[in-house]
Amino acid sequence: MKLKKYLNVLKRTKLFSGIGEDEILGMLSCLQAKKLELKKGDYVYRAGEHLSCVPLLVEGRLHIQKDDFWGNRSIINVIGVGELFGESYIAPDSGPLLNDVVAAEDSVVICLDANRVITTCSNACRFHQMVVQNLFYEVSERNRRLVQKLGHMAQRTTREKLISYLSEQSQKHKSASFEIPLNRQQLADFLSVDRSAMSNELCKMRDEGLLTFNKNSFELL
Amino acid sequence: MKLKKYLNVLKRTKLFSGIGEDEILGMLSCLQAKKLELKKGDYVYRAGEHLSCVPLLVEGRLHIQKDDFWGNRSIINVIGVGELFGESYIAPDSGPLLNDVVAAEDSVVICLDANRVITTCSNACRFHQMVVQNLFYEVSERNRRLVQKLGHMAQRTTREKLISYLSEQSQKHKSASFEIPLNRQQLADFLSVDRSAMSNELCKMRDEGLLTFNKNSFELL
DNA sequence: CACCTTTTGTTGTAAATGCAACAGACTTGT
DNA sequence: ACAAGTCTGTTGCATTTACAACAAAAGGTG
Repeated sequence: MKLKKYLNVLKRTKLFSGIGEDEILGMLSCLQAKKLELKKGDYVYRAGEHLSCVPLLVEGRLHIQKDDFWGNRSIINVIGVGELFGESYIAPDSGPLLNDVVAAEDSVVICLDANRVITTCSNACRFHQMVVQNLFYEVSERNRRLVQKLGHMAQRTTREKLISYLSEQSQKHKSASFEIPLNRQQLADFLSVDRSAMSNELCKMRDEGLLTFNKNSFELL
Repeated sequence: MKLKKYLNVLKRTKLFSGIGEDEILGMLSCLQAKKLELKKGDYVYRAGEHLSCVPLLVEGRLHIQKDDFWGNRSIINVIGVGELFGESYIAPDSGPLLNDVVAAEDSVVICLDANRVITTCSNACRFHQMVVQNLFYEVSERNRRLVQKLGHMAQRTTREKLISYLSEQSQKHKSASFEIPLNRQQLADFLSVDRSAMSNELCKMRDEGLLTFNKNSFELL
């Protein structure tokens, strides 16, 4: 396998937390890991497909997004290195994917066989059970993050949405200055507002001394 | 225990799916089940608390909601009979609750000890492992529903939000006519719009022949 | 029935938003 | 260095929304 080069990433993921390098390599073959390489802009999956594997991002960045009939785009979620995505579609009656998954940069994904992940196997994988628990924790965390995003979206004005989102980012980075993984258009799609109106509001907030920014770098004051 | 009267509900829950009545009763004591009775309007939990149990609703209806500094209310989610809530807070590093949980009607909740739920015990609970898997499936489903709600919230206009929500309800009930579990104010809080503006829009849509409604009953045309 | 409370619908106005169009800054590739 | 393309900020305008205040309808209680 050519997955060894990602071992450094894998051992830091939530999924394999508490599991040693050697065991991870063993589990990768037990879970029938397959590598998927993607160029920026490639679709990893499209809405309507059925997932039979659990994908894990080991390089790059992905967007979970949806385009409606009129071409309006919503970015539901941003997936970073080490994160799973599509874990919620392992359940047998979960139906097809509701959203597209697109590579926001050149990316590498490792796919694990869905059935083998949830079915604790009888052979040597001593740590399989731990993986199942980690998986549960990861779905739980995504759950909490989705609720947090709902918190942003529930804000009525563009300004409130921005403050809500930037506050969260600041907390996440434990610093008043931080970089966000989205450009203006993407941030607008993420918060479900008009880009120009948002740009306008950002500048107003800067002029009022609430924050400063430069490209993707922000600082709250 | 006085939990026998809820056995009919419990055996239909996702959590205990595939598990017989006798086993359920056994597990309830193994999981240190405790009953919690609530009057309409009571707070089950408040944002900031730490959960040490997994609550399961067996009677009534709950709202997961949040009031901001200015008194604006957002209803994040509606919990019906048989559903878990707060499952995402079992994980050890999950921090405090972000939202309030309030009884929308007189309700009864059964609390299961969080540690005992995820730690498959050594004694007689043969079905414990199955419960862990069911738990995972249930969090997954909630996850997918949250994404669906994000889909409603991402709509730009009140009308689009209404159509998005009502379409989902129609699909869920597999019928063009159905009842929703929210009154006007609650629906507005759920979709994060102004009640009067929403009321207005609903009437316009009715006048245009898109739908009819009477109190909580809707029919799409 | 009369009274009170809750829920729902209606209207007007100020404010915020979406949209379109454009200009300047910055990138990228040749 | 140039051209083409992308990203960001700016402006004006029509539409939509939030907010407040009120009217009408429905429900509950003595």
